[in-house]
Amino acid sequence: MRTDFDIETFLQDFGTNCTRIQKRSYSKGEVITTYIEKRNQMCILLSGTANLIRYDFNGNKTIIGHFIGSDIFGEVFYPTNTNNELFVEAKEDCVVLSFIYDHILKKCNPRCKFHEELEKKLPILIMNNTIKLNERIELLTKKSIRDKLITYFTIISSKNFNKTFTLPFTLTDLADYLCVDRSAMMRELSHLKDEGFIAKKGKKITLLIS
Amino acid sequence: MRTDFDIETFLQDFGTNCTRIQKRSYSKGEVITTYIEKRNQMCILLSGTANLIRYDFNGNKTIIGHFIGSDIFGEVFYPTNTNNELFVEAKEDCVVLSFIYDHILKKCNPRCKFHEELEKKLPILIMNNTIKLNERIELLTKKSIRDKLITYFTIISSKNFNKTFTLPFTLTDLADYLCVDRSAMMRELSHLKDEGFIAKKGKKITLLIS
DNA sequence: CAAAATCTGTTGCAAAAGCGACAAAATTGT
DNA sequence: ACAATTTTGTCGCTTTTGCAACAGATTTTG
Repeated sequence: MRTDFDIETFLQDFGTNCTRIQKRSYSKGEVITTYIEKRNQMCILLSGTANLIRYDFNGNKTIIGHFIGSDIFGEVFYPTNTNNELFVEAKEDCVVLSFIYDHILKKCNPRCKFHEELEKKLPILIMNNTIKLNERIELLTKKSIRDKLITYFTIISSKNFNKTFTLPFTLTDLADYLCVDRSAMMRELSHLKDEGFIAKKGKKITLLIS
Repeated sequence: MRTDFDIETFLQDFGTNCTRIQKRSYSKGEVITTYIEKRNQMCILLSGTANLIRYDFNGNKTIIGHFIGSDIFGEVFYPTNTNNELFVEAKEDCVVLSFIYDHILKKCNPRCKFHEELEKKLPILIMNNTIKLNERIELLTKKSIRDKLITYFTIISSKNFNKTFTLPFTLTDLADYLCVDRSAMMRELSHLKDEGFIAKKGKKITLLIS
């Protein structure tokens, strides 16, 4: 179960007086960080939403990850063996904490309360991240577009405790997130609707199965 | 960078005298654990190799993960929202530590050295796991069989610091790991060979590009 | 070491997914 | 509020992938 972590309170108390950590706001559309350029960096998303993006040599876009409040990201977690640059793009206005991973243990001063707290909370954040990554893998290991859609809807539905939910993506972005062609995905969505597996009105979806 | 962790030494010193932890051997082919049945479990693979497997309703097999020494796995990391059971199968004889995740903090006795050490080492293990999961995602987000193969070869090659390497899978399993049809993958392998991207002799592959 | 089982490599055909392209709808920015 | 931009939904065509089948090679097991 994903453990909640009141990052706001955490920050209120400690976030501002540590010298090794940076807190910054980004506007919608801005690039928050890149992975080849910024080595060893770790970030915590305090508010807003952001996507981890890869563009292949054809300009084809893939949404590798989708981040919401208290999610962590950064090159430390994703040491790319390939030479493809990755971008974290703000989809809404964001507030982000960032620091060099090594500095977690090397405190700015031996009694920095922020560091102490971070060290204590980090395992929880990383654990939540692990669960999220495994969910992503569960999705991506599905072979057909149909299976990916149903798996994705099932995961969201079970997170919301509700068969009806609103997609956090445009359908265009959803296709990039599921790593499939948009028009092929639209076709499959129609089929799922026709065959009575889902109801759909814009981004509002209802799962009608299991 | 994946941080190495001398699990053998660790165990020699502490592994045997903690009451809340189980150490067991499994023979090749045995099921080490399942995820729906064993909730809240965490395992550490001490030796051998194992795969995390899912069979879909058609009996179609997917290798979701491949574990080697000092890898961690278990339901805590993979709370399945879908109702598909997952199996961890020993591919070689294995030795596995397993325990209930909650018990990490609830020590068997307040001075259990194993618990102390585990608590200290766990972040490293989880961090390595995170990196591994992200590598898996990098692979699975590639759309074509060709891209998956090249990405997979690139990752292995860069891990081995060598353009030539031996696959840790049979080609049949590799297809299940890349989530593609075996014969389609074989076809693509032939093309890659014909077009001079790779050289291949059985499971020995040489990357001839970048 | 011999029989059984599994894996490899290949092929022809079928199904699924990708690739434009385009008009209508919705959203965004000024 | 309205023009510009982005998104949605759909369709015909092409390419890629999946599927089934089979023979030969390799590996496993009693």
